[in-house]
Amino acid sequence: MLLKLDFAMDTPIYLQIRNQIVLGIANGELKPGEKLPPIRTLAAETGVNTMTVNKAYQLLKQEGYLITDRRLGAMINPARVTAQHPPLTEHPALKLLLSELYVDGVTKEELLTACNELYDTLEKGGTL
Amino acid sequence: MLLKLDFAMDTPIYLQIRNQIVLGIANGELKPGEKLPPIRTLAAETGVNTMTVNKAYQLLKQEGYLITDRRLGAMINPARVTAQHPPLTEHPALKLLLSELYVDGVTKEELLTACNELYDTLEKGGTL
Amino acid sequence: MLLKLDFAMDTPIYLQIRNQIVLGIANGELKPGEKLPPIRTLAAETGVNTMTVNKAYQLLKQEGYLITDRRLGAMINPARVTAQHPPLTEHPALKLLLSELYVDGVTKEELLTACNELYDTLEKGGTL
Amino acid sequence: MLLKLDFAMDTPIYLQIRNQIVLGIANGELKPGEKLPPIRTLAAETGVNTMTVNKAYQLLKQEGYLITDRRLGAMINPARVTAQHPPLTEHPALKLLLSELYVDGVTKEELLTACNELYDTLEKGGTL
DNA sequence: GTGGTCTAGACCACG
DNA sequence: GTGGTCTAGACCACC
Repeated sequence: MLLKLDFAMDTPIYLQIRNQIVLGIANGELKPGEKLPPIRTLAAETGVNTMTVNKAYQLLKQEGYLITDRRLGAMINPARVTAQHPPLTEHPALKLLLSELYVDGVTKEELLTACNELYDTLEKGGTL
Repeated sequence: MLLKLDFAMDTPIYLQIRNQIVLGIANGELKPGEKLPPIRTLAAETGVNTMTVNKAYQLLKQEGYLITDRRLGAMINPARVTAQHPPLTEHPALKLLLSELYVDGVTKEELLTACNELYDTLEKGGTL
Repeated sequence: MLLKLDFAMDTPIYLQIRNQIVLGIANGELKPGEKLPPIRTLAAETGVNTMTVNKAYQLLKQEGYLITDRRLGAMINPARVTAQHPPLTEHPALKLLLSELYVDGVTKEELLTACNELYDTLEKGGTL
Repeated sequence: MLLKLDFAMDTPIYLQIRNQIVLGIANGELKPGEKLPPIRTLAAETGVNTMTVNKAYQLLKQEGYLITDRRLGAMINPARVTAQHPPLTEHPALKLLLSELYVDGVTKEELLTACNELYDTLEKGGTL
């Protein structure tokens, strides 16, 4: 699992780390129960401060993606409680994203095809 | 077009304004060529600094959603050049969002159904 | 609202800050909607780092005691959703505390009297 | 006496052990004079480092809950000197806990009822 | 002026 | 060796 950070992007570094780990979990690169590198190691590898990595880990922990076993360090939560999601048609981020795509002229077919394809890739364990 | 802002949310106010206007355009509440309220008016109505509204308008203009005329003020761009979008399967926000939903246990069927429904609503001019 | 911190205590400083603010809310010294000092100010007054105060505020925000209005800074949450509390008889901290008191020979009468008195003080707006 | 430890909790393991033993004493599961398992045994059973169990035992000994005999190992203190407690209305943990409950909307009646019930359970030797 | 983010260190609690 | 806490700065986004 190699992280690629863009220090020029407006997305904060800790969020970039968080996002890439979520992506890693989704595409199977990071398996439930798998150990994550210690914050110091990850910080050294990526050239960011330990506090920044720490913040990303805290966020992931709070979201339930990650647990920190006091003996072993950080690992992917092997028993994640799949959050009770309200109906997807009320998901704010989904609504906004679809609105943007719609105004941009993306057709329903294009969208559904893309979603289908992305989901298939995830289920096969492929990398997005 | 009524804006609902949450000053306690982590999303910056200017982005909340921008997002709601984009939503309004998508669901037809704001039609191409329609005039938007002057910055000062909108600022007074929402209890926000004029600089903040200005920032939202600037962003919308830069994204092509809006055009401004010195004499008439701001209006929805009647001739928006639908941005050349790269293949949707490479859309970063879509990839991240789908990954989150996937890890949360949302099935492909649920997702496709929701997208279908949301798109239909948009095409009928309904409000998301 | 004056904070008294003990740097020698084993309770982390950020938690001491958090605890005293919760106490202040309970005894009415801090009223819903009241503005809290900016982190810099509080940091300077108490002689701790801004990051430490920030951490306390973040925790309070996460617990719903506090909101940060993007325009005005931090304030006591005026519309706190009183957390759905499970039956008090299953409250881990209460169970542990009562067990300690019980083993220490505190009688039921002593306990109930003390609770009664403390609650009355809170309801009258007195300081614990 | 079975210990249930959660390595992902923020409470340190040695404290979890200490707390559960205190709970066991209070509800009568561990009787005065009863022998506790040797450190190594308990460590092996729970998958914890012996140092950790040792730390818990040391803490319990220091608090007077436990006594250790070189030949017999650790046992529940049969003659615990019930610590001189200052007036309960000055107990810091009680004050904080009650404040949290008060702000959470717990009524005096709910609290007193719960305390009553918990104490009765303890006196009957029931498990909390 | 506000909170949010980040750095380059350091020390401590825990295991 | 792990994460948790803290410091003394600094810069930035937002308002």
